Amino acid sequence: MAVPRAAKTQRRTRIQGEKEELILEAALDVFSVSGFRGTTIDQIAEAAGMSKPNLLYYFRTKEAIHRQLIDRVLFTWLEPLRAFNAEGNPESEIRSYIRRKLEMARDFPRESRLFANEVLQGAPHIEDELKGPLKELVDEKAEVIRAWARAGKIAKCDPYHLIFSIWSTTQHYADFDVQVRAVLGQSYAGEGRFEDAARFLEQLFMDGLRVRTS
Amino acid sequence: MAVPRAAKTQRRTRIQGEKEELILEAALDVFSVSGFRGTTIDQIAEAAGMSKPNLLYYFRTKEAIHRQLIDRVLFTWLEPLRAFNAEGNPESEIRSYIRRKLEMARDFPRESRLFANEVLQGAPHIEDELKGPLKELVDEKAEVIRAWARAGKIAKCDPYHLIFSIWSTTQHYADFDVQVRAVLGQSYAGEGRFEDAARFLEQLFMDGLRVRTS
DNA sequence: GTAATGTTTTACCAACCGGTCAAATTATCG
DNA sequence: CGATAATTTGACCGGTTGGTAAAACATTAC
Repeated sequence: MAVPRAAKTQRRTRIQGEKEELILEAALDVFSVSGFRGTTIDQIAEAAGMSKPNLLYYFRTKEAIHRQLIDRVLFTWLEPLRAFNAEGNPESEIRSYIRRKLEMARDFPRESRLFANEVLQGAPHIEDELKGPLKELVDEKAEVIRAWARAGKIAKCDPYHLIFSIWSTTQHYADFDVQVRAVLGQSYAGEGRFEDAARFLEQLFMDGLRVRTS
Repeated sequence: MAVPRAAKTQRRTRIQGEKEELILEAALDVFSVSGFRGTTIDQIAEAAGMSKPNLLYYFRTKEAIHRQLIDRVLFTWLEPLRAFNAEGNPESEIRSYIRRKLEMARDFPRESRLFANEVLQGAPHIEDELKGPLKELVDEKAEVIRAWARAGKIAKCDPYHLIFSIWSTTQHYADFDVQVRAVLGQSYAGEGRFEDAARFLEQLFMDGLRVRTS
């Protein structure tokens, strides 16, 4: 007799781990393009190379898959911000934050789009996480930035909007990739656009934040 | 006998104009939140206060509604960029472009999200418009910016990434509104965040573009 | 081996979805 | 008014969707 699914967390088999990972990988592909409602279980199952009932043996509902993906993304997504170091050199901290966020947009575009889809649709599944852990982390780092400005190490500016603008400019290259490619044309079929973007953003933010002695 | 729908463009009645507008308004509400696939005709019909077959009397398919909305948005969305004037003062042209884009994010968030949803999902319905008219317009304005830089009127920078960063930072306040509100907290329940954002973005871009004489 | 447990498949269902049809109702115009 | 055209409705349809039940099959432990 099959173990009821509620007990699955007690004993994990080799196959369970493998298949669950396979499903999450496939689901990320589909969810990140089609959003939650636009994605069907069949699509995920096909992408994972298994039948729908088989998939539903590992995840009871479509929501369960989505929730697990969102939870993971939410965690890794904030990694660069967490690494933001109050003791470090302000300029290089901000510079490397921008660079790391841009690298994530390049290397994990599906994760970025999954998150964008979710927030765009009103963040129905993660409202609490946004208002809780996310807000607290941003509050903390905003205070760091504000302290740097007070100490005259960088130009005075609103730290929250600074963070928003770093998020938006970097994630743009993942979320609006189709548009970026369309506008830049075939000459940017490779990944040169990410290097150009890095140069541009670095200049933009660094010049804007440099303390003006005039 | 009812006029076949193909002939509708020939004679337009009062009711037709009113109802079509009503439907498009309702559809914008739903599409902008749920995306194309996530939206059902029933949802639009209910939001428009009519039955599904009644709605389908005015628009033959769900695609038809979506297409018309997208076409409208695409046009008005580029209005600020079109207004970009090569003969004007570089600094004030860029400054007012930023301001106008931010005003659009504030006043037409649904339109912004409709567009974002579409691009995020790979722009299946508007790929041609992106690669054609949009690219041409951006190419033209990018050349203007490049000329300004060559003439020493603004700092040298990649004009395409400059435009991308203006798009992303301004639209962020519409597309990621939930997140922005969550992070800023209740103190920003009103629209003060748009004024703060305007101040911040103006400083960021203007300082970054100002010609450095050092 | 064999029994217990874990995995996969086949068949299925009720709800929903986009869309049609024909009849009923309402507005327009002479 | 009456006729004609425009609008609205309810009943319906084939296909899809999220999810279930149960039996067949595979794996593991003894």
